[in-house]
Amino acid sequence: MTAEQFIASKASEAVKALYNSDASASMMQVGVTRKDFTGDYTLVVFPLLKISHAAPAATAEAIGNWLVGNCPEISAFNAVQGFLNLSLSNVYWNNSLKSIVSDPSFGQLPSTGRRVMVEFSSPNTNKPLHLGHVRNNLLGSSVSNLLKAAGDEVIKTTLVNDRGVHICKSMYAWEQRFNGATPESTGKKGDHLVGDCYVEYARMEKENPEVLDKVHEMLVKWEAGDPAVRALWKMMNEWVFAGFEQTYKALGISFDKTYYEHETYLLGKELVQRGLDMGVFVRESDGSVWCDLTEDGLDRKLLIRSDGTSVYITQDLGTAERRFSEYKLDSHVYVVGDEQNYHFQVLKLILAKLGFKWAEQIFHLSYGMVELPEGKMKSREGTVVDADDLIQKMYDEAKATSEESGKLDEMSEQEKDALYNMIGLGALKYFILKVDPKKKMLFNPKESIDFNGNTGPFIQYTHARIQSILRKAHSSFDEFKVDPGVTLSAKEIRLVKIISSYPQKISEAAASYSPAVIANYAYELAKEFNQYYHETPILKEEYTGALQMRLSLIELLASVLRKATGILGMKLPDRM
RNA sequence: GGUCUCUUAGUUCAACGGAUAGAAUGGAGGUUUCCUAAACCUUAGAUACAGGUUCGAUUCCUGUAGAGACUACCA
Repeated sequence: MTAEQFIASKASEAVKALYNSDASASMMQVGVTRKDFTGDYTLVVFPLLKISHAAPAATAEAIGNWLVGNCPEISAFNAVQGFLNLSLSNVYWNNSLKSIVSDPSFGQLPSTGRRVMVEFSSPNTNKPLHLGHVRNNLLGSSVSNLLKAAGDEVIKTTLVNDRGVHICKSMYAWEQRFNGATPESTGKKGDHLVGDCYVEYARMEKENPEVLDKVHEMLVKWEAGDPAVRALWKMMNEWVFAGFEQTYKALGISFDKTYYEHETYLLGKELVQRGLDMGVFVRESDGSVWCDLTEDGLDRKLLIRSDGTSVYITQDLGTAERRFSEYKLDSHVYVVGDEQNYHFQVLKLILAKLGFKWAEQIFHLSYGMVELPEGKMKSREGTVVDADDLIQKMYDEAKATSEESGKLDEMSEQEKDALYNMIGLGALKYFILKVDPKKKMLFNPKESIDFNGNTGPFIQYTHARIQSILRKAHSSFDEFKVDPGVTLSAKEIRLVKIISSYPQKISEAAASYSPAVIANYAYELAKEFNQYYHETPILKEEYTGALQMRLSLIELLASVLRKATGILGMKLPDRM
């Protein structure tokens, strides 16, 4: 039970005893006391005035008196207007710290029994990954970690868009203009080489729009299984996959199951027939099939073209149905940009019309675009921030900053390399994940991602500091313990308070699919520690009881930092 | 045109309808005989505008202004 829940339940008892009335859960508003006031937690009494029939101050006073008189854990109170500030006793905090320290699975919530599929990344195989994909990948991966921590069983998946006109464009350009160039012959990463083809195609089409007909011919041949076209397609796709794999590895991203569009693009056609039989779809005289959504305030949606071929949403209907039935999913999260809000609205609506109850268990994690100071990234204008370049740049920055500090002289080259990677990626991941997914975010390539202040390296540095203290302390102690009588300082209580709220943060973050909640939490904890570090010399403490309590506290703090940032996909170094 | 989203210090981000709107960065000024100065401390600086709902509104509702997304027999 969290401290807030504890206080809410005690306050309910107080209301019952004082006013002989039951307060609903929504009336018990408990929050952490603001810094400028005395107390640990605050009960907002305004909602209780209906029951007490008394002034706010008098009600707060009465409840405060009852709580202090009847609960040994509550040591003091003060009432400011309608706010009842309560202080918890040292015994409470001491016990609280001890019980968290002895719980190895602290932060892992009990199983919900839910099985959730999370689809993210889902790249096109005609160009390399850019910063927008990086946000998608980091969000998807991190939300997966988050849901696991919140007790869900998670299946990470991706749907590779490896067929279609856009792929044929790259293929056509390669055939016409690249003289058999390969990743080996050019020394280029496969996805970048294919990306160059795509850019070249755009130029070709501008010179001569008729090349588009050639591309369509190619697509028709691909669909007919033409051996030469298929071979070219396979070869170029493999270049791209190899390139993506490298980028995923650098980012620390993985999937449990990969779908390829060339295997799934025909799915959904049976569902269309089913919809026709049910009378929720209609077939026009030209053969095209539509779903009328005008009653739901939307337009009519095309499902089958007049030539009998399916469209994007047809496939999505089919894959959703297949996944829910194959994996017996309780929920499916799609990490897709907010430009596709309409698409997912339509998708859910149509699935519901087809009678699938699980349609409402589909959640579109709609995230905002990453924008540059001059607006959206546009590949044609060369303003795209390439993922591989960015990762390399972060590494270089980390290296430069580390070398400048000159603290790493005893490390091997290999260790240094791993550390620069850790710091560079930590900065990048934190930078992206600390922003609420729903909001669009801005990236300015001219100002590189910071290593000072509210950043990933700040948290990493905090961890390294703690590890440094613990290394020194371990020359005196094998392990640390919390003696019952030891008194915690105000700052230490504050640290315990923040640490103990971690499980609650997990469920909050999971409920809103927002790793940003965890990122901000980790920062707050790290910041609080750094203040503590400056005002309290830990190793100088002469009283062993207090020393051990502090060491337990910071060891716990370091582990919570690792857990929280682990959800963000970050690693924390022991020295930096 | 229609549907939806957004607007908070110079800048980038916070704030279940709760107290005096928090951080970071940049600006100004400080802290290394002391567990790592990638840190810490002090200081100035913001809710686009106008109404409404209520004990209380950055948050909910309406309108105005500005920004963006979607509105393909593309994916």
